[in-house]
Amino acid sequence: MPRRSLLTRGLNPEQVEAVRRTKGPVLVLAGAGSGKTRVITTRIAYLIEQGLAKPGEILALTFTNKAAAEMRERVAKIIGADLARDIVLSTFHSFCVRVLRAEIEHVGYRRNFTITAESDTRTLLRRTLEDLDGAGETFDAGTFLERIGQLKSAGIDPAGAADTPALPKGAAKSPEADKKKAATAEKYEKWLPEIYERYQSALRAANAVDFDDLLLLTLRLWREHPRVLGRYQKRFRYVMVDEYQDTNRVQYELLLALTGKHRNLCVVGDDDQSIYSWRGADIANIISFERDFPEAHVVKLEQNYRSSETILDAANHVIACNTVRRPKNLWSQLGKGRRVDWFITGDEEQEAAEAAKLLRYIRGQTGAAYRNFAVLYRANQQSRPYEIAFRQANIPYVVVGGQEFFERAEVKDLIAYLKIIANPRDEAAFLRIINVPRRGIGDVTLHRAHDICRTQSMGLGKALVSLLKGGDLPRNTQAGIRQFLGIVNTFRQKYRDCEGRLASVTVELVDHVRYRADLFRSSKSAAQFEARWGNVEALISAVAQYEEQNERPTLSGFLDDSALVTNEDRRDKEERRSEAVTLMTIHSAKGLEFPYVFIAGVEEGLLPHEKSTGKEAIEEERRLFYVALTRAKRHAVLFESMSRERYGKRRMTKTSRFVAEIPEALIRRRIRAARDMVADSTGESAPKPRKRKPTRKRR
DNA sequence: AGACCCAGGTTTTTT
DNA sequence: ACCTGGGTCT
Repeated sequence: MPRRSLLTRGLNPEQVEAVRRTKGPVLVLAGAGSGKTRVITTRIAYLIEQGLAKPGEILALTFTNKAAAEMRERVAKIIGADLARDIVLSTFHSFCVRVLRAEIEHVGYRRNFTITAESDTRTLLRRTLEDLDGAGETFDAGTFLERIGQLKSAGIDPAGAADTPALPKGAAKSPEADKKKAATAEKYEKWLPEIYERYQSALRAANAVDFDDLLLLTLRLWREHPRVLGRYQKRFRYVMVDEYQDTNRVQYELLLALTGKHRNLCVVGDDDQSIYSWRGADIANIISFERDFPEAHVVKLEQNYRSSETILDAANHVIACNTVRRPKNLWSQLGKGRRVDWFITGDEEQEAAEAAKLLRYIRGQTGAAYRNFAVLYRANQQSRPYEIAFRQANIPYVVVGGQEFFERAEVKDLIAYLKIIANPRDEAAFLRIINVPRRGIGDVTLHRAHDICRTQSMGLGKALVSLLKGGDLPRNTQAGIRQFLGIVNTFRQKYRDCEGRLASVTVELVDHVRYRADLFRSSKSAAQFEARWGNVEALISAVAQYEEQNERPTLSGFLDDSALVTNEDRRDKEERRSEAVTLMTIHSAKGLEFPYVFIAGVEEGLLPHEKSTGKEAIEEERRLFYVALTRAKRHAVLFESMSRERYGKRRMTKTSRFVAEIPEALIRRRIRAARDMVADSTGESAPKPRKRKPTRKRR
């Protein structure tokens, strides 16, 4: 009999049910804006309050650092920061890093393993492929990487890759292209298991793991070492998962293993918001939860606390067109509100200009702040015209996305230094900086070293030493190698002895390799140099920050953080609260809300995207549109251009099929194009621009 | 090592 | 249109 709890005050009956149903598997189907985060945080607090679990016995998994941080903050508000600190609340990946840092030796890696960034993974694979070029083949690394990623998120190893068919790709345009593609695809499929295998051994030899490995190795660890698994099972008596619709096969298996004993697994998600299948998310995990957990309780949260009835109604009608989903009916009590507006303009410049105009108008009418607006789009390239128009109209904006801090060349260089210091075997890191700054160690030397690695199976470092011994290297190359090895050894020692004072050693390292001078030399302008050096300084302060925030800072710890953290996480609160319109992809808008949402480019080819063909893919695109609509609290506005420039060519467009799925009574069509452009498309509810040359030429 | 040119390809990207 | 990677030339 649970003690009386005040925690559930203000929750609706379904939310209360979700909070109090603590035993056994629970699936909370949480529609958009239904107070999902509130339920999870309250549930955590409830478990602790009722004495069902100590904070350290609760594991709550999210997909983003941001979500994890937000959740911890909200739990802390309820139960206090001290208790909240001990809850294991993190992303799947960080959780696995934690496990692996302690246990990875069981599965044949060393404790000081490094995490290979996605971009480095490419380089690594390319090098792997080079060895195969002897077979007279040239391959594109990206293609393999994508397939290997898919296999890995499905939990398939190289051996299993041979009998796994490729996912069907979109149809090619012509029969010849079709045939050619098929031939290429066949070739790739033939080589896939071999290449996957080699890629995996290269990582292994480098004592490095990629993102997928974090999950995969944890699963393997648990499967092969039941006693280790037993410890985790015993410790985590309650497991909760946010955004469950985004879990992939491996994550699902991890959950299954971890909760195998007590089965206290509570997953929260919304199949209608599953938009990451291309990253391996398996919608089957949520669709058929009860098949895997027959004793599961299902709680549906259908009251929406975010959007007006009109917006919700429109969104409901759209999503109802999907066939693969769990039926639900979201409702709202927030009043009818405004109709969805649908603006049709001539081209993308007009579209953005119109958006700017409307934004100003709404601001004038309502006094809404800039941060109450978001422009959402399918593809990043769509931000351009909006940026230009907003700049012209003096509207402050921030573009979410773009190049990640840790992907900048100078940052990667220094990270590579740190990696090679932390993990001497990290070959990718090695190759990246062995000749940065220039030390006269060129391709020839590296290839020779690489050959030694392969024939005598030793690490690059050792291979270089043996090359030195051979004595037939150019003198400056010899000096370069000695110098490089010296730096690495010296700093390995320094980092070991620094007692957590990582930042100051890092400053010393940057000084020692004369990185600043090298940046200056290779920069094309003073401004570029300043920007790059600024990044270096930012990295150093990131080290300093890490050092401050951790009780036992280690180099590996910092590297883990930097591998798992995104730009968005680094952005501080100040910045996030900033008074500006947000421009971002629909994908990155998931979980957010804005009073005014502008959806750009509701056109065939863009939303749904032309690359998404087939029923399943179209349904995912529809979910994307649904996610976009349900971000809006008060007013959703669609923008469509009658012509759009793509890949350098201006083409006429067609209205997105999804627009017609919104009942006419809920939407208002507004033409904002030159009259001669729309002469043949007025009157009907769905305008179909004929094949005509746009009147307005691009400038 | 760096400059230069051509070919290919363009989605989304929690970690 | 634009960027990237790869190859070749200087």
